Formats: sequence, C-alpha cells, structure tokens
Amino acid sequence: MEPENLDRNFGFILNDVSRLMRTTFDRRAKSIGLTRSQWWVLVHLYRRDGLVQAELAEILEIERPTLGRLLDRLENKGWLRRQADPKDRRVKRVYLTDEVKPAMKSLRRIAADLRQQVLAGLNKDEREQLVDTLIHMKTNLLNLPVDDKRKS
Amino acid sequence: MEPENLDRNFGFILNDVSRLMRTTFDRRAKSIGLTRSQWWVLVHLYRRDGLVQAELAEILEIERPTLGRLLDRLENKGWLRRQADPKDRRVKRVYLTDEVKPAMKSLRRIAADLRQQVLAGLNKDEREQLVDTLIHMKTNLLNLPVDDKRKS
DNA sequence: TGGTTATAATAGCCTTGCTTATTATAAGCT
DNA sequence: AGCTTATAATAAGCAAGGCTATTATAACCA
Repeated sequence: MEPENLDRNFGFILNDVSRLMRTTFDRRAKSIGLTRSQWWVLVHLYRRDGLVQAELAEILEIERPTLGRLLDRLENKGWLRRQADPKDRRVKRVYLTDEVKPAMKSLRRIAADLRQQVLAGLNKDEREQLVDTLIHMKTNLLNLPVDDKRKS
Repeated sequence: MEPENLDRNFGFILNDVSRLMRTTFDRRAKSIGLTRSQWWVLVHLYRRDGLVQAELAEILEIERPTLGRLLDRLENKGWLRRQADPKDRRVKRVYLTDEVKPAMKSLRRIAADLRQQVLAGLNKDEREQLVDTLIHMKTNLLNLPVDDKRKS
C-alpha cells in the first residue's frame, strides 16, 4: 500500500475543485435566486419539457427524493409546475413556466464565465484530456461490483 | 458564448465523479462507522494531534461550523476528544483517542482500493496529468476576484 | 486602565446528497 | 376478476457543505 500523499490525493483535490465550482456558481447566481443544482434541472427541462419526475431523476443521475425536493423549491419559486398525467395517475410531469427563459440567459453566462475562468491556462489538449480522464473514471465507478452501487 | 455541450460539461462530470467516489467510500466504510469526511479529519489529526479547531478547519479548507459538527459526531462516537487550552480559553484542542489507530488501517485500505479502482486503465502519465490539471483548476478558483470567495 | 477590535467556537438556518419506508396506482399473471 | 408484483412520488432521517449571528475571551491601542 503506497503511502498517502496528502497533497496530491486526487480524490480530495477533485472534491475541492467540485466544491469550489459549486459554491462560486451559487454565489454568483444568488441574486437570480437559483443554485447550480436547480439551474441544472432547468437546463434539462428546457431541452425536454414535460418530463416525468422519474425520468428526469434518471437523466440527472440523482435519487428521486433528491429531485423531489429540488422541484419543491423550484415550484415554490414559480420556475415550474407539476402536472398530473391523465393516463397514469401515479405520474407527475414537470413543465417550465415563462419566467424561466430570461433567467436562463444570465445563468448560461455565469456558467460560461466560470468555465472559462476555471480552465484558464489549460490548452485544448489538456482540456480534452481532462474530460476524457474524468469520463474514464466515471465509467470505472459505474462498473464497480454490484454491492457498491445502489439500484440493482 | 459556446453552446453547452451537456455530455462533455466537465463541471458536472467532475461533480459526478466526486459524488460517486464519496458515496462508494462511505458505503464501504459504513461498517466501521465513519464517512469519508470524518476519515479525512482523522487522517489530519493522526499526523498532527492536538490541533486547534480553527487551524484544522483551515487545513481541511472547510468552514469552522462545518468542522464543528463533524467533530461533534466524531466525539460522540468516541474517536476523539476536545480539550480546553489553558493558555487561551477561547480555544479547544482536538486529540485522537486510542480506538482510532486500528480503524485507520482498514480505512487506508479502503481508500487505496478505491483509488486503484477509479484510476484503473489510466497510465502514469495520465494520472500525473490529471492531478496537475486539478491543481491548476483549484489554483484558478482560489485566485478569483475577492467578492467570489469567502473570508477576506 | 479601559474601550475597541479581532478571534474561537458554536447555534441556527438553508441546500443538496443518500437511504429507507409509505402510499397510491399500474401491470402482469392465474 | 383478483392477487401479486412493480413503479411513481413523497415523507422522514442523517450527513456535510455553506452562511450569518452570538458569545466568550484575547489582543491592541490611546
């Protein structure tokens, strides 16, 4: 077992970067009244309105209860509404309201700015490599033995 | 503003990888009764016992109240104790208890295994590059304009 | 010395994760 | 048709982040 190299422990650096990006985004988007997670929900609905909650949770790769509460807050603030599906009464479909469109523009700008700032100083190759490596890691994680993952 | 490439949005993949690593670690360490965040606290105390809470929060790069609650749980479970500093009565120093040592060994193993599994299929260069890139990104984030960061 | 400023810890609130359990409704099988 | 199984949404509980405010104590300065 190699010694732990605390300063180059990629797991924790990854965590740091992830956290810093989230909090920075949230701070910048605070005046609009949305968090990054909430924005990410809106982005997906923007592309595909009227999704069923379970489908949306699947796409976002979060658990259904987690999505449920996100939607509660978004609905309370008037960004979307849930509508019962007449064909299947267990189901609720989620629709964006009209207030969303203008806000999306500011948020895209915030996201793009942050992306640019975080990647500053990295060339195209390095950026490509980063994404490839991250996808590789994610695949490894999703392919771990069954008892390590939820669902299935 | 470039179009959002949802599938290669490094921010969210980063977030996914970070989350998957955390939950996998936590699931594997559950029988020991520790989470990854708690373990990380213990790792640092293991190297430097008797730290002041504020120093420890600084090292871990988390807010003081966040650390405070982590310590509450760890103290409740008997992994450490807080002790008032006689010289400065505002201060509490944190000391590990003896139960910690054996547990650390299992946790190091869990961490090493997970690290190996996540990085499987990546060669030395790619791993080095990953860490370098992450550190670069973290530096960028920490150097953002003042109103983007807490403290100062 | 006495008043102001700074610092340590914590309480309290909000968000977002995961888990597990419950409830309502569909679907599928005999 | 009726029973069993599966699925959608949600409630409830826990952990870990952040932020702000409070309290106690030091430190500083005039």
